[in-house]
Amino acid sequence: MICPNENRTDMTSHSYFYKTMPSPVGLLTLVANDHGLAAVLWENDDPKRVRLSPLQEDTKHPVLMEAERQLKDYFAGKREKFEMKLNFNGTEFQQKVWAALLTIPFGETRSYAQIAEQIGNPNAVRAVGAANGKNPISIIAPCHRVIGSNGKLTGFAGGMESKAFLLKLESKDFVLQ
Amino acid sequence: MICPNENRTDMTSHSYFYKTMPSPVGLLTLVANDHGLAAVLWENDDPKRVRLSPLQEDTKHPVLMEAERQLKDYFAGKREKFEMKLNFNGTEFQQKVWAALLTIPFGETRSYAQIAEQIGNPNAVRAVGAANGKNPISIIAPCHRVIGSNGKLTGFAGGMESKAFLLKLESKDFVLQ
DNA sequence: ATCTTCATGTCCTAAAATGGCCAGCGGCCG
DNA sequence: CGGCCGCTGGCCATTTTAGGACATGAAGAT
Repeated sequence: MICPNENRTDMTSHSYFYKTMPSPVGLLTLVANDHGLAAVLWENDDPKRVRLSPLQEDTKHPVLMEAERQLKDYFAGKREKFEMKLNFNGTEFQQKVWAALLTIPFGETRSYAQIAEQIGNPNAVRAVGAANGKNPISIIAPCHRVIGSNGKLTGFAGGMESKAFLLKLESKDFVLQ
Repeated sequence: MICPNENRTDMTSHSYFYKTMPSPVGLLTLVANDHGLAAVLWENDDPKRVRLSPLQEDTKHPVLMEAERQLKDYFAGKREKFEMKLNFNGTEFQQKVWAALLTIPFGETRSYAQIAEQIGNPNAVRAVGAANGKNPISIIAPCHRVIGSNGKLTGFAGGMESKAFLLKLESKDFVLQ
Protein backbone atom coordinates (compact mmCIF):
# COMPACT_ATOMS: atom_id res chain seq x y z
CA MET A 1 0.00 0.00 0.00
CA ILE A 2 1.45 3.28 -1.03
CA CYS A 3 0.73 6.13 1.33
CA PRO A 4 0.95 9.48 -0.40
CA ASN A 5 0.75 11.36 2.81
CA GLU A 6 1.70 10.63 6.31
CA ASN A 7 -1.63 11.39 7.85
CA ARG A 8 -3.39 8.78 5.87
CA THR A 9 -5.04 6.23 8.07
CA ASP A 10 -4.90 2.71 6.81
CA MET A 11 -7.65 0.59 8.26
CA THR A 12 -5.77 -2.56 7.36
CA SER A 13 -2.25 -1.75 8.49
CA HIS A 14 0.07 -4.37 9.89
CA SER A 15 0.91 -4.65 13.52
CA TYR A 16 4.42 -5.05 14.75
CA PHE A 17 5.38 -6.76 17.97
CA TYR A 18 8.11 -5.66 20.30
CA LYS A 19 10.10 -6.83 23.29
CA THR A 20 12.83 -5.15 25.25
CA MET A 21 16.07 -6.59 26.51
CA PRO A 22 18.94 -5.23 28.61
CA SER A 23 22.39 -5.09 27.06
CA PRO A 24 25.79 -3.55 27.70
CA VAL A 25 24.78 -0.69 25.41
CA GLY A 26 21.52 0.00 27.15
CA LEU A 27 17.99 -1.27 26.89
CA LEU A 28 17.29 -2.54 23.38
CA THR A 29 13.88 -2.75 21.80
CA LEU A 30 13.41 -5.58 19.34
CA VAL A 31 10.62 -5.24 16.80
CA ALA A 32 9.29 -7.89 14.46
CA ASN A 33 6.36 -9.25 12.62
CA ASP A 34 5.83 -12.64 11.07
CA HIS A 35 8.08 -11.74 8.16
CA GLY A 36 11.11 -11.35 10.35
CA LEU A 37 12.98 -8.98 12.60
CA ALA A 38 12.22 -5.39 11.60
CA ALA A 39 14.14 -3.28 14.07
CA VAL A 40 16.55 -3.12 16.97
CA LEU A 41 16.12 0.27 18.59
CA TRP A 42 18.26 2.10 21.11
CA GLU A 43 17.08 3.21 24.46
CA ASN A 44 16.73 6.85 23.54
CA ASP A 45 16.31 6.36 19.86
CA ASP A 46 15.01 9.29 17.89
CA PRO A 47 11.44 8.24 17.11
CA LYS A 48 11.70 9.67 13.64
CA ARG A 49 14.81 7.69 12.79
CA VAL A 50 12.78 4.54 12.39
CA ARG A 51 9.03 4.47 12.23
CA LEU A 52 7.08 1.37 12.89
CA SER A 53 3.53 1.51 14.03
CA PRO A 54 1.32 0.37 15.46
CA LEU A 55 3.41 -1.44 18.02
CA GLN A 56 2.20 -4.10 20.36
CA GLU A 57 4.13 -5.86 23.09
CA ASP A 58 4.68 -9.58 22.73
CA THR A 59 7.53 -10.98 24.78
CA LYS A 60 6.90 -14.49 23.46
CA HIS A 61 7.06 -13.84 19.74
CA PRO A 62 9.35 -16.53 18.27
CA VAL A 63 11.25 -14.08 16.06
CA LEU A 64 11.86 -11.78 19.02
CA MET A 65 12.92 -14.58 21.33
CA GLU A 66 15.38 -15.93 18.78
CA ALA A 67 16.80 -12.47 18.18
CA GLU A 68 17.25 -11.92 21.89
CA ARG A 69 19.02 -15.23 22.24
CA GLN A 70 21.49 -14.45 19.46
CA LEU A 71 22.12 -10.93 20.74
CA LYS A 72 22.85 -12.27 24.21
CA ASP A 73 25.37 -14.68 22.74
CA TYR A 74 26.90 -11.85 20.74
CA PHE A 75 27.37 -9.65 23.78
CA ALA A 76 28.79 -12.63 25.67
CA GLY A 77 31.41 -13.03 22.96
CA LYS A 78 30.00 -16.36 21.84
CA ARG A 79 28.61 -15.38 18.48
CA GLU A 80 30.04 -13.57 15.48
CA LYS A 81 27.27 -14.04 12.98
CA PHE A 82 23.52 -13.56 13.16
CA GLU A 83 21.20 -15.96 11.43
CA MET A 84 17.57 -14.93 11.18
CA LYS A 85 15.07 -13.54 8.74
CA LEU A 86 15.30 -9.76 8.50
CA ASN A 87 12.48 -7.56 7.37
CA PHE A 88 13.94 -4.30 6.11
CA ASN A 89 11.67 -1.48 5.24
CA GLY A 90 12.94 1.47 3.26
CA THR A 91 13.70 2.91 -0.13
CA GLU A 92 15.51 0.96 -2.78
CA PHE A 93 18.68 2.90 -2.08
CA GLN A 94 18.46 2.26 1.64
CA GLN A 95 17.86 -1.43 1.05
CA LYS A 96 21.02 -1.57 -1.03
CA VAL A 97 23.03 0.12 1.69
CA TRP A 98 21.65 -2.09 4.40
CA ALA A 99 22.28 -5.20 2.33
CA ALA A 100 25.87 -4.05 1.95
CA LEU A 101 26.18 -3.77 5.72
CA LEU A 102 25.41 -7.44 6.06
CA THR A 103 28.47 -8.31 3.99
CA ILE A 104 30.93 -6.73 6.41
CA PRO A 105 32.43 -9.54 8.46
CA PHE A 106 32.64 -9.50 12.24
CA GLY A 107 35.65 -7.58 13.40
CA GLU A 108 36.19 -5.67 10.16
CA THR A 109 35.24 -2.14 9.20
CA ARG A 110 34.45 -0.29 6.00
CA SER A 111 34.40 3.37 5.11
CA TYR A 112 31.30 5.17 3.87
CA ALA A 113 33.08 5.54 0.56
CA GLN A 114 33.69 1.82 0.32
CA ILE A 115 30.02 1.10 0.88
CA ALA A 116 29.08 3.68 -1.73
CA GLU A 117 31.35 1.99 -4.21
CA GLN A 118 30.06 -1.43 -3.30
CA ILE A 119 26.50 -0.49 -4.16
CA GLY A 120 27.62 0.97 -7.47
CA ASN A 121 27.08 4.59 -6.58
CA PRO A 122 30.52 5.82 -5.66
CA ASN A 123 29.52 9.46 -5.37
CA ALA A 124 26.63 8.87 -3.01
CA VAL A 125 28.88 8.98 0.00
CA ARG A 126 26.82 11.30 2.14
CA ALA A 127 23.70 9.50 1.08
CA VAL A 128 25.27 6.33 2.40
CA GLY A 129 25.85 8.11 5.67
CA ALA A 130 22.24 9.15 5.82
CA ALA A 131 20.97 5.68 4.94
CA ASN A 132 23.31 4.20 7.50
CA GLY A 133 21.80 6.48 10.09
CA LYS A 134 18.39 5.13 9.21
CA ASN A 135 19.36 1.50 9.51
CA PRO A 136 16.51 0.07 11.56
CA ILE A 137 18.18 -3.18 12.62
CA SER A 138 21.09 -1.90 14.67
CA ILE A 139 23.89 -4.25 15.69
CA ILE A 140 22.56 -7.13 13.60
CA ALA A 141 22.89 -5.08 10.45
CA PRO A 142 26.29 -3.80 11.55
CA CYS A 143 26.15 -0.11 10.80
CA HIS A 144 28.69 0.29 13.59
CA ARG A 145 31.28 -1.27 11.29
CA VAL A 146 31.16 1.73 8.98
CA ILE A 147 33.55 4.51 9.91
CA GLY A 148 35.13 7.52 8.26
CA SER A 149 37.85 7.06 5.67
CA ASN A 150 40.21 8.71 8.10
CA GLY A 151 39.39 6.15 10.77
CA LYS A 152 37.19 8.41 12.88
CA LEU A 153 33.91 6.99 14.06
CA THR A 154 32.02 10.14 13.00
CA GLY A 155 28.58 9.22 14.26
CA PHE A 156 26.17 6.65 15.57
CA ALA A 157 22.49 6.60 16.35
CA GLY A 158 23.08 4.72 19.58
CA GLY A 159 25.76 7.14 20.72
CA MET A 160 29.46 7.11 20.03
CA GLU A 161 30.19 5.18 23.20
CA SER A 162 28.05 2.35 21.94
CA LYS A 163 29.76 2.37 18.56
CA ALA A 164 33.12 2.25 20.27
CA PHE A 165 31.93 -0.49 22.59
CA LEU A 166 30.71 -2.67 19.76
CA LEU A 167 33.91 -2.25 17.76
CA LYS A 168 35.96 -3.04 20.80
CA LEU A 169 33.81 -6.10 21.48
CA GLU A 170 34.59 -7.27 17.97
CA SER A 171 38.28 -6.49 18.07
CA LYS A 172 40.61 -9.47 18.39
CA ASP A 173 42.24 -8.30 21.56
CA PHE A 174 38.96 -7.93 23.38
CA VAL A 175 38.95 -9.72 26.68
CA LEU A 176 35.88 -10.62 28.69
CA GLN A 177 36.31 -8.94 32.03
CA MET B 1 2.91 1.12 9.12
CA ILE B 2 3.41 4.73 8.40
CA CYS B 3 5.11 5.43 5.10
CA PRO B 4 6.83 8.80 5.20
CA ASN B 5 7.72 8.64 1.58
CA GLU B 6 6.22 7.13 -1.43
CA ASN B 7 9.27 5.27 -2.58
CA ARG B 8 9.50 3.22 0.50
CA THR B 9 9.21 -0.46 -0.21
CA ASP B 10 7.45 -2.49 2.40
CA MET B 11 8.35 -6.14 2.18
CA THR B 12 5.24 -7.03 4.14
CA SER B 13 2.68 -4.82 2.53
CA HIS B 14 -0.85 -5.96 1.87
CA SER B 15 -1.98 -7.06 -1.50
CA TYR B 16 -5.22 -5.90 -2.97
CA PHE B 17 -7.26 -7.95 -5.37
CA TYR B 18 -9.15 -6.63 -8.31
CA LYS B 19 -11.72 -7.64 -10.86
CA THR B 20 -13.29 -5.73 -13.71
CA MET B 21 -16.91 -5.60 -14.76
CA PRO B 22 -18.76 -3.93 -17.62
CA SER B 23 -21.39 -1.34 -16.77
CA PRO B 24 -23.46 1.35 -18.45
CA VAL B 25 -20.82 3.86 -17.37
CA GLY B 26 -17.91 1.92 -18.76
CA LEU B 27 -15.63 -0.79 -17.49
CA LEU B 28 -15.38 -0.66 -13.72
CA THR B 29 -12.49 -2.00 -11.68
CA LEU B 30 -13.39 -3.32 -8.26
CA VAL B 31 -10.62 -3.52 -5.68
CA ALA B 32 -10.74 -5.23 -2.31
CA ASN B 33 -8.86 -7.06 0.33
CA ASP B 34 -10.12 -9.20 3.16
CA HIS B 35 -11.20 -6.14 5.10
CA GLY B 36 -13.72 -5.13 2.50
CA LEU B 37 -14.19 -3.29 -0.73
CA ALA B 38 -11.50 -0.65 -1.15
CA ALA B 39 -12.21 0.94 -4.51
CA VAL B 40 -14.42 1.14 -7.55
CA LEU B 41 -12.40 2.77 -10.30
CA TRP B 42 -13.43 4.22 -13.64
CA GLU B 43 -12.15 3.03 -16.94
CA ASN B 44 -9.79 5.93 -17.49
CA ASP B 45 -9.34 6.84 -13.89
CA ASP B 46 -6.48 9.13 -13.07
CA PRO B 47 -3.99 6.78 -11.42
CA LYS B 48 -3.07 9.38 -8.84
CA ARG B 49 -6.68 9.94 -7.78
CA VAL B 50 -6.67 6.68 -5.88
CA ARG B 51 -3.56 4.71 -5.14
CA LEU B 52 -3.69 1.11 -4.20
CA SER B 53 -0.83 -1.24 -4.77
CA PRO B 54 0.25 -3.85 -5.24
CA LEU B 55 -2.73 -5.11 -7.21
CA GLN B 56 -3.38 -8.66 -8.13
CA GLU B 57 -6.23 -10.05 -10.20
CA ASP B 58 -8.67 -12.37 -8.49
CA THR B 59 -12.02 -12.72 -10.18
CA LYS B 60 -13.27 -15.11 -7.51
CA HIS B 61 -12.66 -13.01 -4.41
CA PRO B 62 -15.87 -13.16 -2.36
CA VAL B 63 -15.91 -9.42 -1.61
CA LEU B 64 -15.46 -8.60 -5.29
CA MET B 65 -18.11 -11.06 -6.43
CA GLU B 66 -20.61 -9.70 -3.93
CA ALA B 67 -19.85 -6.13 -4.98
CA GLU B 68 -20.31 -7.00 -8.61
CA ARG B 69 -23.63 -8.64 -7.88
CA GLN B 70 -24.96 -5.62 -6.04
CA LEU B 71 -23.70 -3.21 -8.69
CA LYS B 72 -25.40 -5.24 -11.40
CA ASP B 73 -28.66 -5.07 -9.48
CA TYR B 74 -28.18 -1.34 -9.03
CA PHE B 75 -27.70 -0.71 -12.72
CA ALA B 76 -30.70 -2.92 -13.44
CA GLY B 77 -32.82 -0.70 -11.21
CA LYS B 78 -33.33 -3.47 -8.67
CA ARG B 79 -31.29 -2.09 -5.81
CA GLU B 80 -31.19 1.24 -4.02
CA LYS B 81 -28.87 0.43 -1.17
CA PHE B 82 -25.52 -1.28 -0.99
CA GLU B 83 -24.69 -3.57 1.85
CA MET B 84 -21.10 -4.64 2.23
CA LYS B 85 -18.00 -3.96 4.24
CA LEU B 86 -16.11 -0.94 2.95
CA ASN B 87 -12.45 -0.35 3.51
CA PHE B 88 -11.78 3.35 3.15
CA ASN B 89 -8.26 4.58 3.14
CA GLY B 90 -7.54 8.27 3.57
CA THR B 91 -7.02 11.15 5.93
CA GLU B 92 -9.32 11.80 8.86
CA PHE B 93 -10.99 14.61 6.96
CA GLN B 94 -11.54 12.48 3.90
CA GLN B 95 -12.99 9.69 5.99
CA LYS B 96 -15.49 12.12 7.47
CA VAL B 97 -16.53 13.32 4.04
CA TRP B 98 -16.85 9.82 2.67
CA ALA B 99 -18.84 8.72 5.68
CA ALA B 100 -21.18 11.64 5.03
CA LEU B 101 -21.66 10.46 1.47
CA LEU B 102 -23.05 7.19 2.73
CA THR B 103 -25.86 9.04 4.50
CA ILE B 104 -27.29 10.51 1.31
CA PRO B 105 -30.27 8.39 0.34
CA PHE B 106 -30.82 6.96 -3.11
CA GLY B 107 -32.42 9.50 -5.40
CA GLU B 108 -31.50 12.55 -3.29
CA THR B 109 -28.70 15.06 -3.69
CA ARG B 110 -26.71 17.33 -1.41
CA SER B 111 -24.58 20.36 -2.07
CA TYR B 112 -20.91 20.54 -1.21
CA ALA B 113 -21.86 23.16 1.39
CA GLN B 114 -24.36 20.81 2.99
CA ILE B 115 -21.74 18.11 3.32
CA ALA B 116 -19.31 20.59 4.80
CA GLU B 117 -21.89 21.58 7.37
CA GLN B 118 -22.76 17.98 8.11
CA ILE B 119 -19.18 17.12 9.04
CA GLY B 120 -19.02 20.16 11.31
CA ASN B 121 -16.71 22.21 9.14
CA PRO B 122 -19.08 24.56 7.33
CA ASN B 123 -16.36 26.59 5.66
CA ALA B 124 -14.43 23.67 4.27
CA VAL B 125 -16.46 23.68 1.11
CA ARG B 126 -13.69 23.45 -1.40
CA ALA B 127 -11.94 20.90 0.75
CA VAL B 128 -15.10 18.81 0.61
CA GLY B 129 -14.97 19.08 -3.15
CA ALA B 130 -11.39 17.86 -3.16
CA ALA B 131 -12.12 14.99 -0.80
CA ASN B 132 -15.13 14.07 -2.86
CA GLY B 133 -12.92 13.89 -5.90
CA LYS B 134 -10.70 11.45 -4.05
CA ASN B 135 -13.50 9.14 -3.04
CA PRO B 136 -12.12 5.73 -3.90
CA ILE B 137 -15.36 3.78 -3.83
CA SER B 138 -17.32 5.43 -6.62
CA ILE B 139 -21.04 4.76 -7.02
CA ILE B 140 -21.26 2.78 -3.79
CA ALA B 141 -20.11 5.78 -1.79
CA PRO B 142 -22.36 8.07 -3.81
CA CYS B 143 -20.18 11.04 -4.58
CA HIS B 144 -22.35 11.55 -7.65
CA ARG B 145 -25.14 12.73 -5.34
CA VAL B 146 -23.15 15.83 -4.42
CA ILE B 147 -23.74 18.78 -6.72
CA GLY B 148 -23.26 22.52 -6.67
CA SER B 149 -25.46 24.72 -4.54
CA ASN B 150 -26.84 26.16 -7.75
CA GLY B 151 -27.83 22.74 -9.02
CA LYS B 152 -25.03 22.33 -11.50
CA LEU B 153 -23.14 19.07 -11.50
CA THR B 154 -19.75 20.85 -11.49
CA GLY B 155 -17.46 17.83 -11.73
CA PHE B 156 -17.00 14.09 -11.58
CA ALA B 157 -14.04 11.77 -11.72
CA GLY B 158 -15.90 9.38 -13.99
CA GLY B 159 -16.91 12.14 -16.38
CA MET B 160 -19.97 14.36 -16.30
CA GLU B 161 -21.96 12.01 -18.52
CA SER B 162 -21.55 9.29 -15.94
CA LYS B 163 -22.63 11.61 -13.14
CA ALA B 164 -25.69 12.60 -15.14
CA PHE B 165 -26.42 8.99 -15.98
CA LEU B 166 -26.29 7.88 -12.36
CA LEU B 167 -28.50 10.72 -11.19
CA LYS B 168 -30.96 9.98 -13.94
CA LEU B 169 -30.91 6.31 -13.02
CA GLU B 170 -31.82 7.31 -9.48
CA SER B 171 -34.48 9.85 -10.41
CA LYS B 172 -38.06 8.83 -9.84
CA ASP B 173 -39.10 9.29 -13.43
CA PHE B 174 -36.39 7.05 -14.73
CA VAL B 175 -37.71 4.38 -17.01
CA LEU B 176 -35.84 1.29 -18.08
CA GLN B 177 -35.63 1.44 -21.81
C1' DA C 1 46.99 22.21 8.24
C1' DT C 2 42.63 24.17 7.37
C1' DC C 3 38.97 25.68 4.42
C1' DT C 4 35.74 25.53 0.35
C1' DT C 5 33.37 23.11 -3.11
C1' DC C 6 30.91 19.58 -4.89
C1' DA C 7 28.55 15.15 -5.42
C1' DT C 8 24.02 12.15 -3.55
C1' DG C 9 19.57 10.33 -1.47
C1' DT C 10 16.33 11.21 2.02
C1' DC C 11 13.65 13.79 5.15
C1' DC C 12 11.97 18.04 7.38
C1' DT C 13 9.92 22.32 7.03
C1' DA C 14 7.71 26.25 5.15
C1' DA C 15 5.50 28.47 1.52
C1' DA C 16 2.87 28.40 -2.55
C1' DA C 17 -0.36 26.34 -5.49
C1' DT C 18 -4.42 23.66 -6.40
C1' DG C 19 -9.22 22.21 -6.45
C1' DG C 20 -15.70 18.76 -8.41
C1' DC C 21 -17.23 25.80 -3.81
C1' DC C 22 -20.13 29.56 -3.00
C1' DA C 23 -21.94 34.04 -1.52
C1' DG C 24 -21.92 38.73 -2.83
C1' DC C 25 -21.91 42.12 -6.43
C1' DG C 26 -22.52 44.67 -10.42
C1' DG C 27 -24.24 44.35 -15.30
C1' DC C 28 -27.21 43.22 -18.76
C1' DC C 29 -31.55 42.40 -20.88
C1' DG C 30 -36.39 41.77 -21.21
C1' DC D 1 -37.97 45.07 -11.27
C1' DG D 2 -36.28 40.19 -11.63
C1' DG D 3 -33.70 36.63 -13.48
C1' DC D 4 -29.37 35.23 -15.36
C1' DC D 5 -24.51 35.66 -16.17
C1' DG D 6 -19.78 36.30 -14.71
C1' DC D 7 -16.32 38.07 -11.78
C1' DT D 8 -14.09 38.33 -7.14
C1' DG D 9 -12.49 37.09 -2.73
C1' DG D 10 -12.36 34.10 0.94
C1' DC D 11 -12.47 29.64 2.73
C1' DC D 12 -9.92 24.86 3.68
C1' DA D 13 -7.33 20.27 3.23
C1' DT D 14 -3.99 18.46 0.45
C1' DT D 15 -0.30 18.41 -2.86
C1' DT D 16 3.56 20.28 -4.84
C1' DT D 17 7.78 22.83 -4.65
C1' DA D 18 11.96 24.59 -2.82
C1' DG D 19 15.62 24.94 0.41
C1' DG D 20 18.43 23.05 3.87
C1' DA D 21 20.59 19.50 6.80
C1' DC D 22 22.83 15.11 7.30
C1' DA D 23 26.97 9.56 10.60
C1' DT D 24 31.43 11.79 3.91
C1' DG D 25 35.37 12.43 1.27
C1' DA D 26 38.35 13.82 -2.62
C1' DA D 27 40.39 17.73 -4.70
C1' DG D 28 42.12 22.20 -4.97
C1' DA D 29 43.11 26.86 -2.82
C1' DT D 30 44.73 29.57 0.91
